[in-house]
Amino acid sequence: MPELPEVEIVRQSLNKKITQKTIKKVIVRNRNLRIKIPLNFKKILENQKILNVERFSKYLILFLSGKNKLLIHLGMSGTIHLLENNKRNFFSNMSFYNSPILPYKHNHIEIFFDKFRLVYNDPRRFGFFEIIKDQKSLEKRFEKLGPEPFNSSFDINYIYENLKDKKKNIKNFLLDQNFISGIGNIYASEILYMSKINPAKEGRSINKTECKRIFKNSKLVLLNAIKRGGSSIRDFKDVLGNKGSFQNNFKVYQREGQKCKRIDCKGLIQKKNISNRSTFFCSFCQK
DNA sequence: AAGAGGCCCTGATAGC
DNA sequence: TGCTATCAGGGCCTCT
Repeated sequence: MPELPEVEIVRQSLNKKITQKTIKKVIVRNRNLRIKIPLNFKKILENQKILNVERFSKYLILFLSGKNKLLIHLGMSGTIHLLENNKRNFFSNMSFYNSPILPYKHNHIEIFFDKFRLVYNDPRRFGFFEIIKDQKSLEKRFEKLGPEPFNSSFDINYIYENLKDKKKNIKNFLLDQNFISGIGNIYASEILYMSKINPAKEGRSINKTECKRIFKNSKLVLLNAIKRGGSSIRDFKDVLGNKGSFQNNFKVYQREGQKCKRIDCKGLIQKKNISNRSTFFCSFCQK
């Protein structure tokens, strides 16, 4: 589900609801997420106040009143849902994998506040919760990640210098979190369409003009997606149940066989596997 | 050392 | 109806 825009939407709605709230109780139903939940997890979190909810790339960062920070990654199928404490966990409006018949399925972690609780649901368990000890460890945790498209160190020169002698295709570059962080499989296709670059094109054959388009469009596409509440291609919603609408603005993603949206282009959108991930593009206007 | 591929896991859907 | 195969928004590890 979540790339940078979706995580940002979750961050915004979560931040509004839980800032300055104190954690009263934590329930861990399944410790076996991508990273195993440590035994002292509850103890660390209980009685902590949430100071702020931030985000880097696809990671949520909950700043706690002690020095600890809680890092949350949603993986492929993780969702966060806020539920009033007097309500049962009936199928959540956030969890597209959740069956209405099995209300508690995959609700691995619950964090209780006074009047409501945060429910973490994740069928595939590729997501994780991680306790980070202090600010220094947080910086260390992210040190290998590349800049976000909005970061000032992500400029045309940075792109060009990284691509110039590489055989790796540009689609894989955009998915490489150590080069640029926050872009996932949907937005990689969308950014390359906007930039008129074929996703299979090798890094070394991308010129400065094309770097400039990547620079511009990676910001533009992500910002537009955030503006529209993210992409709800299955059933993504924010923590209060509001759907995003950027899926209605997809130019290529999941549009195989349909007409290219560029005026005067007669191309049809193609689907191609690149490193086992489906990739959508127009072979007419993406060169 | 760069880059491709496998793997972690469950569920929805398509095809027979 | 029921089986199997394929695919899904991520990221880490291993192998060449």
